Amino acid sequence: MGRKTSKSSMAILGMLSIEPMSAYAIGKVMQQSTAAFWAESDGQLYPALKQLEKEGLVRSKKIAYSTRRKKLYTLSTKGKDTLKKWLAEESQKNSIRNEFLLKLFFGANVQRDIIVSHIKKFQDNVTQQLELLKVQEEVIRTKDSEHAPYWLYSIQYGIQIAKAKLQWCRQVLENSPKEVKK
Amino acid sequence: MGRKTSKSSMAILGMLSIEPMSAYAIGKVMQQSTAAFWAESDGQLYPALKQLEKEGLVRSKKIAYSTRRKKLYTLSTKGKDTLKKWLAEESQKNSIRNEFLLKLFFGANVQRDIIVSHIKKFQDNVTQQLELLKVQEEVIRTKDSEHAPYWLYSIQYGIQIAKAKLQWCRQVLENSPKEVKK
DNA sequence: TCGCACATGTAACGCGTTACATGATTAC
DNA sequence: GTAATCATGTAACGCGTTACATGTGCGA
Repeated sequence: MGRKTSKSSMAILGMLSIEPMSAYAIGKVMQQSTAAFWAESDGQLYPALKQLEKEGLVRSKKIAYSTRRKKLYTLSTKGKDTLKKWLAEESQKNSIRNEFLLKLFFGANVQRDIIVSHIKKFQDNVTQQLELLKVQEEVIRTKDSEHAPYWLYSIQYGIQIAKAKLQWCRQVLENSPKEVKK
Repeated sequence: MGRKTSKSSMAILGMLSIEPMSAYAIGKVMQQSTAAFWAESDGQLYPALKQLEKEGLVRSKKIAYSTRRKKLYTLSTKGKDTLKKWLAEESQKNSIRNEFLLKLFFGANVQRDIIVSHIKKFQDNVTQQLELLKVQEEVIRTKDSEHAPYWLYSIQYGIQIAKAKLQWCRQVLENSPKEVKK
């Protein structure tokens, strides 16, 4: 027990609520859609699906598409109910560990340039992320799924946050002298 | 090995770079300052400090302050060097798992009210967080430490992000019909 | 005197990542 | 032919949380 309500399992059930998929496909879809806030590794995905099938939350069908073996998983009624129940529960807050902020917090121990370059690097990363999110947003806008509005919300969340990060970068870099030489 | 460069250890060394502290105090200070982006549990803190002492990165002194036993840890030169080296390294991105966003993403599976109430709850939490951060910001402003500017940056980061979250909440709740009864 | 904050530690457990292992198919 | 992608799975390891265990000192 415990497994039944584990978040990894719920994420998998959620993916299958979109459409039947193979384990591999679930991983791929996650990478392309929820990567910014959720991801599962192979070592998690395959055993979890097996377990979920044992518990009757998903069903699998072996499919030989062009001789390549493939297991297509489908959400069972019980699985859908479990997912719904979990979705209705309040989210417990996630313990976040942000290495970048930790380094920033202890910045007084090193030369300012070092921290400034970290921030610039961070700025670059976020800028890239934001571009990606904007593309994803446009893609979702073309989709006519019941899921689409919720997907949009989560993307817009990411965009909003990314913009705030960039604003913060600008503020901090502004009030920081550029390249002080001694 | 591996432990020497573990992030938990670096967080502890960082705390000791502020001033010598007991394990218990490190935990307390983290709760009051870095809680938003970093925390360590007891089961991590005490063994890690022991290990760090074995490696010569910290030194301890037993102090009997009013008969109550207490171990005061101090950063060694080697420890400070290790910290500095780590601070100069680029941060690897943290794998974030955000349960709230995951539920939002799969929101189409349940009634809209459920998701709306999740968002409202989230909004309340962030509002509280923001208030706390503002208080912390004022406290830091009164401090005259070399650390203060960096502490301010990290707080301001939190504030910026919190505001963005609230903005997003408002946007999403606005375009959502209030309490549709069928 | 009772409960809370101070104070230190250990053990078990669960979760998640990484690396390993295998093999087919497709595009170049 | 060879590299990339599709596809599934296992095993070992490390990290982190939770619960357990113990005890002091202070304020109401």
